[in-house]
Amino acid sequence: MTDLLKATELPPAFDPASVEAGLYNWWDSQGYFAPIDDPEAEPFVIIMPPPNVTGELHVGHALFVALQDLMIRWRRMQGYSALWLPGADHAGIAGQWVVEKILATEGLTRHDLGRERFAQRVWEYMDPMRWRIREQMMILGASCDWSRLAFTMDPQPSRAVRKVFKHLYDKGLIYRGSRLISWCPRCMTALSDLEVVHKDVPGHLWQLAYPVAGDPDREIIVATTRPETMLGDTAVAVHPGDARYSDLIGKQVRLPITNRLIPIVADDAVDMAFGTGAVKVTPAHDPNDFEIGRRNNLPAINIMNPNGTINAEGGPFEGMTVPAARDAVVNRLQQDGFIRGITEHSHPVGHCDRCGTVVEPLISEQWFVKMDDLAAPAIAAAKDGSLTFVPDRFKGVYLNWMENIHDWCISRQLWWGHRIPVWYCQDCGKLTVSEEETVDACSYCGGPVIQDEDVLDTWFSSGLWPFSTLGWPDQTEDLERYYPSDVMETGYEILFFWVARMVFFGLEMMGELPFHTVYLHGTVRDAVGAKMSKTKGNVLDPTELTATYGADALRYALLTQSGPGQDSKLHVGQIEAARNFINKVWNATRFATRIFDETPVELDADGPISPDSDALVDRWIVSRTNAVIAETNDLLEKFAFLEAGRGLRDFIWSELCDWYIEAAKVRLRGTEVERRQVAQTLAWVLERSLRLLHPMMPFASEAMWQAIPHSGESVMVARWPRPAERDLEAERDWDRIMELVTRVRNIRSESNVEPGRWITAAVYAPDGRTASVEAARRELASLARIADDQLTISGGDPVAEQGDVVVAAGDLVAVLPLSGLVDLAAERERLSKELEEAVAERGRAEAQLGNESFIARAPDKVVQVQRDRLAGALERIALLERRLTEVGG
RNA sequence: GGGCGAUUAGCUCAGCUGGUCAGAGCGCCACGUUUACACCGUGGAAGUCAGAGGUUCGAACCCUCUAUCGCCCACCA
Repeated sequence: MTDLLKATELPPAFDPASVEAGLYNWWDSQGYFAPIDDPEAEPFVIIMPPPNVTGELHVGHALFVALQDLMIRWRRMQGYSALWLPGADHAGIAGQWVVEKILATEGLTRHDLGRERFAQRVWEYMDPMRWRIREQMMILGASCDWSRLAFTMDPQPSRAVRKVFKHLYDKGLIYRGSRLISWCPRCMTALSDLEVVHKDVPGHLWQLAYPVAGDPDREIIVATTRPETMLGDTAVAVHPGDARYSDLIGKQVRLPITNRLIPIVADDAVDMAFGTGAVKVTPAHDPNDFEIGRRNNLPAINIMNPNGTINAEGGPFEGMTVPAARDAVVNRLQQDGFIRGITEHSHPVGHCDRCGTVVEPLISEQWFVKMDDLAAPAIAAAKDGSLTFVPDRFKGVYLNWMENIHDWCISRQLWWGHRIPVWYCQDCGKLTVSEEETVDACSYCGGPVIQDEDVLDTWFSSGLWPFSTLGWPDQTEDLERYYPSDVMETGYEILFFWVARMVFFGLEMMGELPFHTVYLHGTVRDAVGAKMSKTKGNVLDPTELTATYGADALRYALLTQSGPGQDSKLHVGQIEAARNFINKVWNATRFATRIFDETPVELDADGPISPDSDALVDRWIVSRTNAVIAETNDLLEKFAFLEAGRGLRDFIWSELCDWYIEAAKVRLRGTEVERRQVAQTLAWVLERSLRLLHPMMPFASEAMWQAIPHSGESVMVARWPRPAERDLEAERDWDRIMELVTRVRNIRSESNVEPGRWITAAVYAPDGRTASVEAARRELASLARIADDQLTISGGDPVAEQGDVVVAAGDLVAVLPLSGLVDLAAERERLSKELEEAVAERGRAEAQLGNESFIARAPDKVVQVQRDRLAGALERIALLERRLTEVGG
């Protein structure tokens, strides 16, 4: 490893391919990814949201890797026993769907293969995908513990599924029953509410006339968006208080086409104001109607086959698809004269989340989880603050869902997933529920049994993930040590699907929240803000991006792109900018290595020892480094990763590179002692900076860290920096120098002084402060391109000739004899402009200070700021006015 | 029908509990090769903080309303 990156061997430009190659495997081989095996160390645990084993990773995955790996690496460096537990999900419907599509290309359906062989095919497809996912995560630098890689279909998590099922069944929280559920005719399975997405689609509202039985003069008009369901109508409902229909309640109507007699019932759910105030009731195919039917003891007639076509109950329409049946029914009603009106009407229609097919509500025998008892503690946890959300607003979203939760339909008519652990006795008919994988005999009578055909919703097993991955139901050491986890980091789009379910399962099964913090990231969109999708072809492939720019650049770009819960638009330009930043640090490191090659750096067990240089610029950068260490840590504690990343870039680029290194070049030309001071300071600052950077850009930071003086084997396991006291005096003094340099450069540029020309300057500081300027004399001269022997520093009032340019920076004034270089008229203009600004400034400060309420109510600190402003403005005005007269303005 | 988010420089976004003249990156303009870096340096231009009211000594930030875009939830047939 260390041979790979000798100090002098850093290539001139950061090349991700050569930097990242091998590094990951080296880390892995050193055992760094496993949590440290020290019972004294506090654990820090993140359970990785298991990617579906159905496809390649996309940038969304890269985002979660960046976020979770950042937290893990940071905590690991802090000395926590950091466990990041990776996994993969079998993806239920989605998984089955993918394989069915492949079969279709061979002209086969799963039925051609039969259940066993089909499941085998899915396994064959899924198994290699797990390793592909792992490989892609490795490319991204994910420092998770691969020895604990879990898969939802593995034996242990599968046993956990059965155990939980049995527990809930025994407790009466899982039940089987005929309920109105959402059915996907394409997938031919029941769905949970969450798997149904509602979209507004344009349609019609038909008004149908149902003749009142025994009264040829009367008919009742009902409104419907789904006329074909009239084949299954078993009543007409009106509001009990609706005077228009009160005399008809209890009578019957003759249903057109089928000629069945159905009752007119009264029900509060009917809205008198909508349509005609009378509603047809189809309990088997509408959630509302199902409830009305239940309240009024109405029969339910199922008119649909599992594939969505009309069944024998539909008489002449049998075998038609829903749209076809709708047209046919409307035609027939039209012919028979039962249509009383058609209006345009757009309404929400449920679609299968997975395949997009229109979902049919129908009555079916399914397994459900009773939610009320499970939701209550999950609600309490969020309310009492033991469960927190980042960003906080998702707490409300979570609570709103939990508080309005419906029972969860968990059975799926699929062949891929966890079989429902229920066996039906052929003899006594009783159910055996077991956590064993196979059951041979009825637990009541010993008779032969048949297992339930259905499988569980994939989210059922996902919901157990925080403990099923740790060995539960066995009381393993892992479970003891690492449950509960700390942070659940995932996308907000699966807050209900997954996060909410982990919460109530964790509370129910473990008696403890599975995590204390939920961090939700947003969706990574394309450059114009569209959601990435394969069909749109706007998907950015992380492997391609990492090949070009490196994993570090991709990660840094994603981290600094947007905050929690906020969607982001990813441009290649952002990744380029991140790469450029890495390149900048890279080159600063290269520069530094040259110095370290010549000048030794003192090390102790914690790397370069803290420099004790008395040079102003050294004191300044050390103080700034301490400030950044403190800030970065605070921001990470607050999950403000974006701000932390930007803060580090600003510090390294603007302060370390642009100022410190440039200033340090002066003293590198100086004495041996000075060179040592610079080397020690630079080594310390850079080494600490790379540690801070490491959680965000693991590969490049490691490569650079290896190339500079350090202690220990890897930056990955170096101690997270702790801030020391700041040197505010040095910070203030050097700030003034920087400002003066900038002002002089500005004059030079505006006056078209050749960039290479060394000029003369007299710098005036307030009496008593000349020493602090003197302390940075050579840096000041060099950075502002003032000839060292032509620079005078003194106290007292500035003295200037007519052709001189005078610039002020805070309480420092520089007089630059640029006669011949500066056009007097231009100089007058510049001075007038500055004077104007200074006068405006004075005006603002005076206005503030003249306001009695401000003086009375604003904090002293704020008032003092205004006083200082005013004083500064007055000084500048005096100086500028004097200069203006001197230059004849 | 409820709820949430966004609206700040040409573009992408910061701006923590209200307190100097609003910040960064990219882009733009001018100049530039000096012990690392042109994936760079130096200097610069660029914003009615969506709009309208209000609270306050003071508002990009707090309150009310409005507009545009987006998302989530919802059984009005």
